[in-house]
Amino acid sequence: MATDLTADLPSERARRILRILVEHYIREGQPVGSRTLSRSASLDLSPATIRNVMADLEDLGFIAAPHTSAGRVPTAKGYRFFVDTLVRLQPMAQPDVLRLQNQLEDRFRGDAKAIASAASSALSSLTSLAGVVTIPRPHHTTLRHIEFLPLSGRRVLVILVVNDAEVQNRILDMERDYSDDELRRAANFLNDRFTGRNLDEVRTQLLADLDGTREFMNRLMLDSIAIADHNQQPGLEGSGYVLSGETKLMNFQELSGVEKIKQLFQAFGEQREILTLLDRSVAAQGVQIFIGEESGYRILDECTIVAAPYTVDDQIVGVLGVIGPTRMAYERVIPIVDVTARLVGAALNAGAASGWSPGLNSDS
Amino acid sequence: MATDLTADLPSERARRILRILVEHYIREGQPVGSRTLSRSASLDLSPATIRNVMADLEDLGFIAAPHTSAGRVPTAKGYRFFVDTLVRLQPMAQPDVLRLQNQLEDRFRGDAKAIASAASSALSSLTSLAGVVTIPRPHHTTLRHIEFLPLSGRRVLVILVVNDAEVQNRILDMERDYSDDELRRAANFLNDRFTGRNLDEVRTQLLADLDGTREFMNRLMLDSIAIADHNQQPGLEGSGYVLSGETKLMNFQELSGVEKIKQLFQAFGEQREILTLLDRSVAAQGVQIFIGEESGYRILDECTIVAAPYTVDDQIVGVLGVIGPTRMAYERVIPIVDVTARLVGAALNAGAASGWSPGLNSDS
DNA sequence: CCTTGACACTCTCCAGAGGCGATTGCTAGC
DNA sequence: GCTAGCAATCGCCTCTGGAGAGTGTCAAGG
Repeated sequence: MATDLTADLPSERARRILRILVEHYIREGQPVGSRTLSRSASLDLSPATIRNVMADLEDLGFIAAPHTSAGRVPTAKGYRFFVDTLVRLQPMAQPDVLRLQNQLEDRFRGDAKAIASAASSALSSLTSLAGVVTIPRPHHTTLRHIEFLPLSGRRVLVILVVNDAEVQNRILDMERDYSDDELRRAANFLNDRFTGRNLDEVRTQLLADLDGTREFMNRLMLDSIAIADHNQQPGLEGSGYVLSGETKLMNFQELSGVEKIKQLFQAFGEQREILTLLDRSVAAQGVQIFIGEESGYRILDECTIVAAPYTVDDQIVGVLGVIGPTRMAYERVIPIVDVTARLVGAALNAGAASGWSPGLNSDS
Repeated sequence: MATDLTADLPSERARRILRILVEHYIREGQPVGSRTLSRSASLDLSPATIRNVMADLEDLGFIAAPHTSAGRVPTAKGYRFFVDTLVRLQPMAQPDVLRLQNQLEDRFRGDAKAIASAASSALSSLTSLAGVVTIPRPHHTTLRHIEFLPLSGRRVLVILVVNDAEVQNRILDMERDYSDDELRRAANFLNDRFTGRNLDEVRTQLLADLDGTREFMNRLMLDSIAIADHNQQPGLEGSGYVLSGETKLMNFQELSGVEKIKQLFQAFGEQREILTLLDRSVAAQGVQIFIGEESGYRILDECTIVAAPYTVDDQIVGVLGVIGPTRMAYERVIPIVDVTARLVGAALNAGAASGWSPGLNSDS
C-alpha cells in the first residue's frame, strides 16, 4: 500500500500515536480505539484523524484489529518498533537498586548458584513476571584445594575446591587401581604446586608435563581438573537455569488458556528450548528482547523474553532475564534486567576477589 | 434417616453398587446415573432399584449429586470407604517393577538425592500424576573423611564425606582464628580416630571428651559433624522434596480452573504445607491416603495424596508419593506408590552397604 | 492538502427464550 | 422387595435480538 522505504519510519505524529497506543494497551490490556486515543491528554486530534493514522499503521503492520469493531492492538512488529525507538525507559528507583544489591551480595559466599537463585527471585518479584538466571559458567577458576578418596572398585572420589569456597565433587572411574599412597601423593603434588593458580594454567602445565615420569597419574589429575569445567553438580538441575515466579504468569489473561500455560510450563521443565534462546543473548551485549514469534518457538508465541548477559572480568559468564507476556511494562522491565545483570556480575566478582588469598597474589 | 451404627456399613449390594459407581466415575469423570449402572455387566437390577440404593448411599454421605438431574459423584467420604474396603488393588506389572528397579539402582552411587529425583520422575510417569519424594534424612551416617580449609576472616570451610561418597560442605563462622596447623591437626584427629564410625557415635565421643585438653577444638569438630544432620545443602531446595510432573495435573478437568492450578503451583513452590502433610505419613506404616478435605488444606480440596514412607534398616528416612485429583485410579496408584517406596529403600540400602569398607567392620 | 463531523456498517457481547436430554423421586403394580 | 412408568427438575445448547463500540468513508471546511 505505502512505499516501502519511507514507510518503514512513520511520521512523527504516527509514532506518537503508536507510542500512546502501545502504552495504553500495556496498561489496560484492552484493544485501543480511536476515541480513547483522541481523549489522551497529549493528543489533540479528532477520532477520525486518528483513524486515518491508525489505518496507515495497520498497513505498515505495526498494529492489528482483533476483529472489525474492536480497537487496535500492537503486533509483534509494533512492539519491536516500540521497544527499539519509542519506549521511554524508567530508571529503577534508587531504594530498589540498593535492596537488590543487598540481596545479591548478602550471599556471595562462594556460591555462585545462590547468587543466581537470589537474582532470579529478585527479578520475579520486581517485575511480577517469571525470572530466569542461567547458572554462571565457571570463570577464572582458581584451584584452592584438591582431595582424592578411594572408593570400591576402581572408583575415585574427587573433591575440588575452587575460588573462594566452591566445592565440587565427582566420582571418576579409573582404568586401574590406585593405592591410597598414590592418591595422596597426587593430591599433595597438585596442592603444593598449583594452589591459587588458574585452572587453565594448571591444565596447560599438566599437559606439558605429560612426557614426564608421572604420566599415569596425569590422566587422573587432568580428569579431576576437568570437573570444574562442566559445572553440572550431580543432583542439581543439570547445568541449566534457575527459574522463579512461574506462577505469576498465570495472572495474565492472554496466557490464561490452560493449554497454553501447560505447554509453557512443560517448556520450562525441559529447559532446552529456553536455554538455546537465552544463549542467543550471549552473543550480544546489553539487554536483548525477543518478542513473541521472533523467538522462533511457537510455545512462546505470546511471550516476550527480556534478557541480558552478565559478566565477570568483562567475560560473559551467564544470562539472566524475565519471561512474560508480550504485553509487559517494558519501560520498567528493561532497566530492571539491565541493572540486575550488572549487579549479579558485581556480586560474582566480589565473591571471587574477596576472601582468602593464595600464596601468590592473584593474577599479574 | 437410617440408624447410625448399622448404617455405616451399607449392605453387600449397596457396597457393590458403590464400588461400581466409583470405578465408573474414576474411569469416565462424569456423574454416574442409575441407568448407566444398571447396564453394568455385573449388576442385574433395574434403574429404579438402583435409584433406591443410591438414595440410601446419598443419605449416608457416600455420594452426592452435583445438581438435580445429574448422576451421582463420590464424596470424600465415599472415596475413603472405597479405598479402605472396596478397592481391588491391581499389582504392578512385573516388567514395570523391573524397569523401576533399574532406574533407581542405576544411580545409587552415593547420591541419595539422585535416587529421590529418579523416584519422583518414575512415580510421575507411571501414574500420570505429580510425583513427590522427600529428600531422605541422613540415616546411619558413617564418617568417611573430613577436611578443614581456612577462609578469610574467621570462616572455615568444612568438607565432610559420609557414607560411600556423599560430599557435604558448609562454611562455619568461628569465634576466633584458627591457624592452618590447628585445622590440620583437628582434621587428622577426626580422620584417624573416627573414620568408618557412625556420626552419632562420633558426636557422643566428642561430647565425652569435652573435659579433655582440646575443648577449644571440640567446638569446631562438633559443629562440623552437625552439618550432616540437617541435610540442607546451601544452594539446594532447602531440605525439601523433589517434585516431578506437576504439569500433568493440568490435564484434569476438575483442576482446570486457572485459579486453582495457580494456587496449587504456589503451594508446591512454598513447600511448607506439602511437607507437613507428608510428614504425617511418617508416623504410620504403609501407604497413606489423604483425600480432598481430609488433608486440612483448602488448596488440596480436590486433590488426593497417596504417600508411603520409605525405610533404610527399618528406619523411616523419607516419604514419597503422588499428588493428583481425588478422581484418580487408586487401584493402580496405590500399588505403584507401595512398590516404589520399597524399591527406594532398597536402593538406598544398596548404596550404603556397597562399596568401600572402613578399617573396622561396620557396626558391632 | 489535511482535518473534521456525520453516517452507515460490522462485529462482539450479553441476556433471555425455548428445546433437548438426562436423571431423579414417587407411586402403583407384580 | 423389585420394577415399570410418569411427571418434574435442571443443565446445556442454540437461537435471537438489542446494545455498545469502533471502523471506514465521504463530503465539507480551514
